[in-house]
Amino acid sequence: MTTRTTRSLEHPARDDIRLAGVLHALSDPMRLHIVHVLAEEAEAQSCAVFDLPVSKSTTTHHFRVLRESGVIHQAYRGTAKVSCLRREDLDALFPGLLDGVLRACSLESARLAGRP
Amino acid sequence: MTTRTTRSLEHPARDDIRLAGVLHALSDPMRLHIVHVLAEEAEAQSCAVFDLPVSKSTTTHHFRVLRESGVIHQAYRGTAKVSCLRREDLDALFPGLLDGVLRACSLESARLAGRP
DNA sequence: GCGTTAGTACGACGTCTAACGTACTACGAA
DNA sequence: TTCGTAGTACGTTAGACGTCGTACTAACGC
Repeated sequence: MTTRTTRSLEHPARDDIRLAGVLHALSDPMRLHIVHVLAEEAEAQSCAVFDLPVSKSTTTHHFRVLRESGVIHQAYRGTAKVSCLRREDLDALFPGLLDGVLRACSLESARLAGRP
Repeated sequence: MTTRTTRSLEHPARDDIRLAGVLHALSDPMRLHIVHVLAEEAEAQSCAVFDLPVSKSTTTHHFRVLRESGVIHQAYRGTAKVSCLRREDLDALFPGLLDGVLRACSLESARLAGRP
């Protein structure tokens, strides 16, 4: 009965990733946070570990935007769906961009925490 | 009769510039193009030199988004309004970010031109 | 003053977006 | 097989966005 352990998940090919799309995906604070956390973890993370202050359906939405823009890769693992950054693709297309954004993200967090 | 040569132009202070706002400003192809051109020019440029494929009012809109997010600085010079990147502020807040985006922008242009 | 040039303000329009709730499916465990 | 967990699909809502046109203002040069 078609036990598709791998339900299909659409990912853009490397050449279809667009800078404007990536920047748009990163321009939302919630998604920036997700990317920031993903960058610090070696393992692919389940969506559930983020505990975002929004509903489940909104969480799904944000992960989809990240995936469809080419920022993250997602795969089903059992009942969970795990996500990880597409570092290799992003670094090949836009060297230094992801690191620049992640560093900026860390610096801003520190700056805003220092001046509340 | 109040010949304010300097009509007031709102710019965010350095500390009010937000990463998400900057990324959002850069996530539009038209604005990315503007920033790309500004980065290659030493002099501040008038809005008119860009010759964007949109109406004057839309052009005004895009420059305003860039200014209000802290990406560019604008000033009146005679009848023109000249714009330049806020490199110093952006590099202080998010070192490497602007360069990363600009380089990514150049690389993508070259890549897309090669495969039409 | 008059016209030209450069940009603004405002209102309108259709589209996109972020958020929600509810109802559903897929997998693993009891 | 039944239940719980994790996430999807769908429909909706309110607001933001990109675009336009028209009417306006400010500075310059004649």
